[in-house]
Amino acid sequence: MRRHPSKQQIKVAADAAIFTVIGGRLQILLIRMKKRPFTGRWALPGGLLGDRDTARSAVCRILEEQAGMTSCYFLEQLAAFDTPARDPLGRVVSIGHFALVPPTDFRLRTTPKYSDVRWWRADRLPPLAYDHKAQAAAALARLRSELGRSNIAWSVLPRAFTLAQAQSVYEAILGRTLDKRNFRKKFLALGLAAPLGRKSSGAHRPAALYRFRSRRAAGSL
Amino acid sequence: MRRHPSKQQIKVAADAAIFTVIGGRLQILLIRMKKRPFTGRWALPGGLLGDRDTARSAVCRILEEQAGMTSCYFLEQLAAFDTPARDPLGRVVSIGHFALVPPTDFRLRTTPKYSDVRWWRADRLPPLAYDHKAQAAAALARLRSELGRSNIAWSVLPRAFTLAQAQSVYEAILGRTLDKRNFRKKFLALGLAAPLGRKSSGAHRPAALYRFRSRRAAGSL
DNA sequence: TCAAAAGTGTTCCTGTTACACCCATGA
DNA sequence: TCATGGGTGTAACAGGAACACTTTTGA
Repeated sequence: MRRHPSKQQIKVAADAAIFTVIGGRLQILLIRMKKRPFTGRWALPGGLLGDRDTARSAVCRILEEQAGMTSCYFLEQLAAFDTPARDPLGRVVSIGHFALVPPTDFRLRTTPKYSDVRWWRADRLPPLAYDHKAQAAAALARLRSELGRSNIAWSVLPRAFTLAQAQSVYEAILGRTLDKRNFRKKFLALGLAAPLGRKSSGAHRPAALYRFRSRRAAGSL
Repeated sequence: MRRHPSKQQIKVAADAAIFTVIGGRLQILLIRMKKRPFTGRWALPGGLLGDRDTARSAVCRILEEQAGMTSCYFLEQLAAFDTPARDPLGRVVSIGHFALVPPTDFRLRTTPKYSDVRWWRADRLPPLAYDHKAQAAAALARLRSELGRSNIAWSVLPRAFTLAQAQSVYEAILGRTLDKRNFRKKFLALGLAAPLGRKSSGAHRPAALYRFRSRRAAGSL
C-alpha cells in the first residue's frame, strides 16, 4: 500500500450540514464566505483538519469557531467528497458530516473570517460554494432515513416533550405531514421514549409529557 | 473554510474490500505486505491517491497494480477512516470502498511490492493491517444490506444464469440459506432480471435461464 | 358553551416467513 | 426406474397507511 509516499498535494477538510427545527421548519446552518473565489457565497461550515484532528473533532472545533456552537450533539459521518475539481484553489478532499442540534442552546456568532452565519430553510437554499449543494442534499436524505430508526430527534426536542411536539419535529424534518394516530403508535412502539407526568402548557387540554430514555445516539446504524 | 491553508501533514489513501463468490463461499481479496511495520501482514488492497485521482479511479488503478484486476465492476464508496493512529508511519486518511467482482475474469497476479495476493473466506480472515478489520466488517455489512435492493449480484453471476445459481450467490453473500420459493418470488418481483430460453446444464432437468436487464448499478442508494 | 388541542382503534394492504409436493431429465 | 435438481402456492403474521370521533381544559 501507500504507493506515492513522497509529496502528495491533497488536503483534507471536513464539512458539516447542521440541521435544526425552528418555527416548525427544518433549517440548515450556512456561513457566508469572504474568501475568493466564493466571495459572498453561502457554504456549509467546514475547514481543514489539523494534524491531530479526527474529522469529527475538526467539525466540532470548526462549529465553535465559525458559529459559536459549543456542544457537539448527534453528529455522524456522511461520505467523502473527492472530485478533483471541487475546490478551484487546490485539491481538497472533504469528509462530509451531518448533525441535528437544538435551536436554543447557542446564539449564532460570526467571525472576522466570514461575513455572516445564519439558518436557512432546508427547502430554500441559496446557491452554495464548492459541491455543498450535493453534500446538503445527501445529508438531508441520510437525516430523513435515520430519523425513523434512531432517537436522533432528542437533540432537537426539550428534555420533556409532548407527542405533538415530537410529531411536529418529525414533520419538519421529513417535510410532510404525518397521521397523528400512526405517529403515536410508531413513536411509542420504538420504545425510545417514556412517559412522565402531565403538563398544563396553557390554553387547552394538558398533554402527557415524555422523555427520551437515552439522550445519546441509539438505534442508528 | 479552509482554515490551515499552509502545510497540512495528512495524506489521502483509498482502500477496497473486494468480494467475490467462489465455491459457494464469499471471499475477500487480501494482499500480503512487505513493508514495515506490517511486514507479513495481510491487508486490503489500497494506496495513496494521485493528485489527479478520484478515490474511485485510485481504487481501479491500485487493483490493477496490486492484483492484476483490469475491469472496475460494481464499486461504491463506504466511508472515510480517519483516526489519527490508524497508520503508524504517518497521518493517512483512507477512503474505504467495497466491490463485488466475478471470480473468473482475471488471474490474480502479485507484484514485487507485495509478497502475495489471494482470496480469503470472508468469515475466516487473518489478522489485518491498519484498521482493515473494521473496514472489512463495515464493507460486508453494506454489501449485505445493498444486496436486497439492487442488482449488484450481476457482477458475480454469468450473463445467463439460473435462479438456483442466483440463490447460491445470495446465500454465499448473506452467509445463510434461503427458502427457494421465497427467493424466487422476491428476486423476480424485484424486476431486475428477465427470462431467456432454457438450459440443459447436463445431468438433470433443465433450468430456465435469466439475464439481468441492466448490467450497471441500479437500485442502489 | 365554545374553541382548541389531546387522545384513541380498526380495517386494509403489502411484504415476509414458513412449509411440501410434483416435474423433467439423463443415466 | 430412479436419482437429482427444477419448479410451484398458500396460510399466518407483522408493519404501514388511511380514516373520525370523544375528551379535557381555559377562556
